[in-house]
Amino acid sequence: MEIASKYNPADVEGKWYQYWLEQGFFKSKPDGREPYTIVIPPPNVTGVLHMGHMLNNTIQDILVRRARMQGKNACWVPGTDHVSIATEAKVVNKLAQQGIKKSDLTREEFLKHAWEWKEEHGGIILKQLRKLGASCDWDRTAFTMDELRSESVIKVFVDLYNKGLIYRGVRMVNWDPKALTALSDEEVIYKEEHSKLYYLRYKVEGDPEGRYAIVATTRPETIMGDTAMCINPNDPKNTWLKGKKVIVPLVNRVIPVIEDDYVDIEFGTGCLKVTPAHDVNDYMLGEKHQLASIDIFNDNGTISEAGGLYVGMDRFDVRKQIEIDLEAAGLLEKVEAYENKVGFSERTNVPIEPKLSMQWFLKMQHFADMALPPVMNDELKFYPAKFKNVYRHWMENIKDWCISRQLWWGHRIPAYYLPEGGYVVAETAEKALALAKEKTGNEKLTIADLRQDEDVLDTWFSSWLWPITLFNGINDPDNEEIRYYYPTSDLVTGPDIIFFWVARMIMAGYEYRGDMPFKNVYFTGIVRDKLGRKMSKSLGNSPDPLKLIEQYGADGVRMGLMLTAPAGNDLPFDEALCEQGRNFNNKIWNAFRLVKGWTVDDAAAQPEASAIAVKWFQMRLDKTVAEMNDLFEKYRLSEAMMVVYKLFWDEFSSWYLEMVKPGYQQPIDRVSYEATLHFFDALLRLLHPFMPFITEELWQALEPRQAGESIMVALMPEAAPVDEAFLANFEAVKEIVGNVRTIRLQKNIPNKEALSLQVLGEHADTFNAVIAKMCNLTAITHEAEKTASAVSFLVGTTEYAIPLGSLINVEEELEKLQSELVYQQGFLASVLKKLSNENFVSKAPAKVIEMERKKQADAESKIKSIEESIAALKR
RNA sequence: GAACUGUUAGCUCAGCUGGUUUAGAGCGCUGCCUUGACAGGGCAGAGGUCGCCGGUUCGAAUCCGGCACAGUUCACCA
Repeated sequence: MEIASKYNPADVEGKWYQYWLEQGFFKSKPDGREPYTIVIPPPNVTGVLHMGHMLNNTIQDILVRRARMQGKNACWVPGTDHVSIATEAKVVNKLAQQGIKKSDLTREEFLKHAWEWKEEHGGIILKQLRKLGASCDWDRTAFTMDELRSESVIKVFVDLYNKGLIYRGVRMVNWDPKALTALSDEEVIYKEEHSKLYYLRYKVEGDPEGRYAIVATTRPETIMGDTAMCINPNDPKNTWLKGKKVIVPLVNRVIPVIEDDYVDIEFGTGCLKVTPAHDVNDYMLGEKHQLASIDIFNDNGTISEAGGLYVGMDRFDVRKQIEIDLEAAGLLEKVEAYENKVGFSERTNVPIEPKLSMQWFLKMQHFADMALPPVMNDELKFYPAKFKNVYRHWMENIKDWCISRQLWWGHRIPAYYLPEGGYVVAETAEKALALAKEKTGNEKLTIADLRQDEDVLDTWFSSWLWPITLFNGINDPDNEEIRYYYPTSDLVTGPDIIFFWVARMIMAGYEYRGDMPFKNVYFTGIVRDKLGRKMSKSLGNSPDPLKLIEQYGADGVRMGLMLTAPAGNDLPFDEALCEQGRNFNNKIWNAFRLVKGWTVDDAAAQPEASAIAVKWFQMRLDKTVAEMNDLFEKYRLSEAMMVVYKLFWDEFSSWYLEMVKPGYQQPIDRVSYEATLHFFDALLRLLHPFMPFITEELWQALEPRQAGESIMVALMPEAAPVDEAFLANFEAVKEIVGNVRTIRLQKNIPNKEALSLQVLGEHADTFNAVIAKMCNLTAITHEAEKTASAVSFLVGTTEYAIPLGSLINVEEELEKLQSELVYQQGFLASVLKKLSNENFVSKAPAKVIEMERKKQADAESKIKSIEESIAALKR
């Protein structure tokens, strides 16, 4: 059989993915098996795959495939999120390019465009996931705005309203002047900014000397909204201002000087301008001191009529202009460079504007009380656990959640306003009408009289229900699926959405199912470039995942990602890692070529070396299976992969195959061959979750298979007890072989030239056949004394010698022995120092002392044999 | 500003409740090998005063304190 010397992923990946789909291996239905469930963090419906998704979904696929191979009923549910604000922005942009303004469209017209956009671009990302090998149950693909999910969201809103947990009111909220909507606190990202601190002169009204107070501010454009100036009552330098009134620069409005402890005496001049409409703290001061509030901004961040000056100008243009105007009017004391934090909208990246507005809120304390304890006491586990702190801090400082958005793309708030004022909340217009009639006593009301709230809900108000709504657990709370699949098993996501999503899902889980939504959360790291920068479109440092797959194969890329991805650690991504992954694929491929290239001789007896090799590798395999089980339990996935990587490369390829390999063009015996196939099979299974494609390809080719068979539904090898002493002995064998190889290398002795090995001391002869084969030895003999012209080495305390005759270089050997002697003597000295310490001998446990004595004895024995070798050479 | 986490080989990381020879892995690096599965390979090597300073202990990479640096999250200082 001719097999190419290099593995070509492109030839096999599509074929096997199609096969898996056709066989229905990804599908799951409730049955008697233990469920293993993952819900995908729904990506943006119109998004495309980036490296973060690749990592995240690779991990999920590894977990799902492994669970499936453990005989569990694995169910990985895919889906997408409508991402209200981002998608609406994209649609608005697209329309703008066509010369259409959103404001010229009705809600219905706009939504038609939005759905068209969704149909056109939607789900691309899910198609891309197939290239990665994702074993999702595609029949279950959901969308946060599909019928089932929408119905659930509305139902939950009504329910929470009826429970008194949702309220409507005017509050200071984060306003996005670009998207023209309110945001939650979590959607505001604070960034350091180089800005300026302006010192403005506020003249004191009617002061005979024309004195003025100086106010330091970073936002001079808001002075039109000033309704007071505030000083600290305990500030001696500003005592003279008490009870006075000051004049707002340029605006010339007279405002009172108020006193409040809130003002920091040390900051600036100790005088604070109070603009209740445009600053959260000023708002609180305004409430406390009953100040007027002047909203000087339009929704888009331009100055409104109420501002009086600069009407229609953008807030940042005004800031520049007002500096000039203040200067000209002699009202600007000075300007200093200043660093401060400015809040930006997460989605549109424009500075947010605190704004007083009517919004819907969800009371959060109730949810926090339920969601905090299970995480803190590890009923619901976080990997890594360090995120528990972050979680706790947020929960303990929880604030009400602003859930309304002034957008159209999303779930419309089911509140209906009555003609005579007031409103009702109901799932449908019909139900609202009934409620309205009841509330008003007006039987003549019609649906047309009711006006539904224009706002939609925050995207996360639907995704927080995801683990429940995917199994229809809101609409039909007692259905078979939700009872079987919920709570789900693992959640794999980034720590950046711990509050947005993870925390809120936990809240919703307890509220609506009385139970956690998932048992474990695996927080991935953030994929960065090799310089440590976050990957982003603007930096252009993000590789195209599909190109990577083309280049290295899906298995190679998956490995590349996993090679450096311990949970919670950022991973500096380097394409070289994919190369390493690809190389490993090739290694497996070539091992396969070797094994399949052998001819089997049924009459041949199994050589002793092969019998030992088989016994050893079976144990080595069993040990690794146990290690992997342990690592998976701790979610140390990259370590689990490294363990099987080394098992395949080092133990199987470099040792086992070399030990059983027949001579050139010689056949192999039946027993060794069958054992080798069995090992190969087991290795492929262990590797399958990490590299699904190549393992399927080779597993199918390893032995004749029935139609419909697949490694992905085969069972994982199970751990078995191992003889540790046997394994340890074999490690010594490796050392012996390594030493002989070194000698061959140094003395330039070709492998073909056979040598003999002398043993001085304890040695397990069980492995002699292996040693002889690997080193090409004619004999291994026990001797009381070695040949004079031999070069020797120590393994443990046993000395091994190879007679070399004239090949030996006495000078060189002496030098080597000398340096070894120095090392051993140094080591012995350090052990003796310990043992001569009375405190140590009297206080350390007996076991430890015993060990030190053993070290001493070993070192002494080694020194003795080195000294003897030196003496022999000098003779 | 606060809280949390981290600082171990050139890079990315293990090293769990202190003692298994004077610290490990993968990659990278160096030398030699066109050996019959694989040069996307083989074999053999080099490389670390475990961030710094103290303390506890017979014994510290491992525990405690301080400092430095980095990261994450939170915070109303105009």
